[in-house]
Amino acid sequence: MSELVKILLVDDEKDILEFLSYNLEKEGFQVFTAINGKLALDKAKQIKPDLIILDVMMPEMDGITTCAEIRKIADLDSVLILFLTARSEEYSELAGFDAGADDYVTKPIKPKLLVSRIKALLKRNKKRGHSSFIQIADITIDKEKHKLIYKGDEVHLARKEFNLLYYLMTIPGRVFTREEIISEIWQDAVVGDRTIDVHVRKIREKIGSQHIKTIKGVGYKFDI
Amino acid sequence: MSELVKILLVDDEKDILEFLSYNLEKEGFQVFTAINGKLALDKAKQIKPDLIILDVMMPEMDGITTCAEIRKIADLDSVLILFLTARSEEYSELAGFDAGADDYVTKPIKPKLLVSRIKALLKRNKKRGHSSFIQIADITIDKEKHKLIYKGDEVHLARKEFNLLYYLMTIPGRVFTREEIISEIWQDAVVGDRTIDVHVRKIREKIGSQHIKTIKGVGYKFDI
DNA sequence: CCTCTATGTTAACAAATTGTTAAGTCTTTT
DNA sequence: AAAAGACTTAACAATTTGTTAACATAGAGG
Repeated sequence: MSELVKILLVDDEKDILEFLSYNLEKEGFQVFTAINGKLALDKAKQIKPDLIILDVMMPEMDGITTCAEIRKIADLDSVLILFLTARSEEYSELAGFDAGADDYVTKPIKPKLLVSRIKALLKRNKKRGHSSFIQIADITIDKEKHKLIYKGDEVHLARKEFNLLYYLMTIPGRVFTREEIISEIWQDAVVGDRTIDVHVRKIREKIGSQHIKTIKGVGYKFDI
Repeated sequence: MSELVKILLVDDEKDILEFLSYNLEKEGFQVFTAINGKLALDKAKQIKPDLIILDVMMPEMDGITTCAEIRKIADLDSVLILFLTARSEEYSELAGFDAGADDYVTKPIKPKLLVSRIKALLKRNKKRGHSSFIQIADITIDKEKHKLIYKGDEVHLARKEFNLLYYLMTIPGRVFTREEIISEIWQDAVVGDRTIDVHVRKIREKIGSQHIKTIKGVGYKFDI
């Protein structure tokens, strides 16, 4: 995922747009704005934001309708949507979730709270949506299918071997320490010092030793 | 980041609190405890811990609810949360992540494993925004990848050599005294007088001696 | 130009880390 | 239940890295 998170703010009150823009930009988000639902749809198609913040009460096209329209656009079906509602409009919570909202925040808006909710949303989303398919050089690895293809042929790796290779391949070039590897692969066990080495050896047996490099005293890395 | 890492332990069983406190304090963490979710919220607001360890199963307010409440507190939105779950409660992994957990460890708890997971979490968190990549003149050094490129070619440096060069390159032109270098690279080990020189020599062997300059009676510096 | 001291160099040795193998245990499949 | 496969470990080998001692050299200040 690109580091820069794009947020589209939709509200009919310019003061609020300005106030929220300021607070979100301060947090490092890239902020776009729209003054009504129709413009929001157009902008959303163009910029493909990661998150859309919608005021429920707007003239012309209200937030819930806008949200429903957004969900119809194939390109945007995974965008996160967060509603802003006045405390009194309790109904909108339900209607909003029905229309496909991911979260809502009541007015008056506390910037710190909004930011923390946004971060929680993005974080949750990242966990679900991450692709499980990596293709580097002569190796293709697919976590969902538990399938490894090396130089065009399918190669079988045992589970631990597979997870270890996959983990290293998530960030090619980056050195993972033994500690990191153990905490990732052996979530609920304490294993001896040589265990990682043995698994690495078995992986190397199957895909050659050109990719998995040992950095003595530091850890292992997957190199192209 | 402040050197002292604060951890808030939340569990309804005093034995576990004691057992974990002991093990975590031994590792140099500053440990606070709470016996239920409500007290945990209060303490968390006061001490602003770096990490909260929550038992999922607790009377009154369970771990997941507590976690969700914590995430609503703007002040605490960046706190790390780690769950303790019984092995059987598999569902809690998902529910926990949804509520905003960063990691979870299953009971029975193995202190060594817990500590390594905690360290991994803290490390991961620390990394954000901390670029480990320096590029000066004909040298590129990348700490995360443990990779040094000199005049376009990758050159291997052993760990101490690498750390030493990286340290000098963090502030090019600045002279680092032998004392500073030793306290950075050797933490609290005691090494002889010529050790630094030998490492410097080995680095110079690999990247030439134009960059690392000796300031007699003062120390070494990396110059462009 | 001499002396003194800090630094450079080398090679030997010590220590740390990783690689390899085979055997034993645990899991899953048939 | 047997067989096959997966996982871990211990023991030892191999390799790399780190440190030191001993001596060489350079350069500042007299």
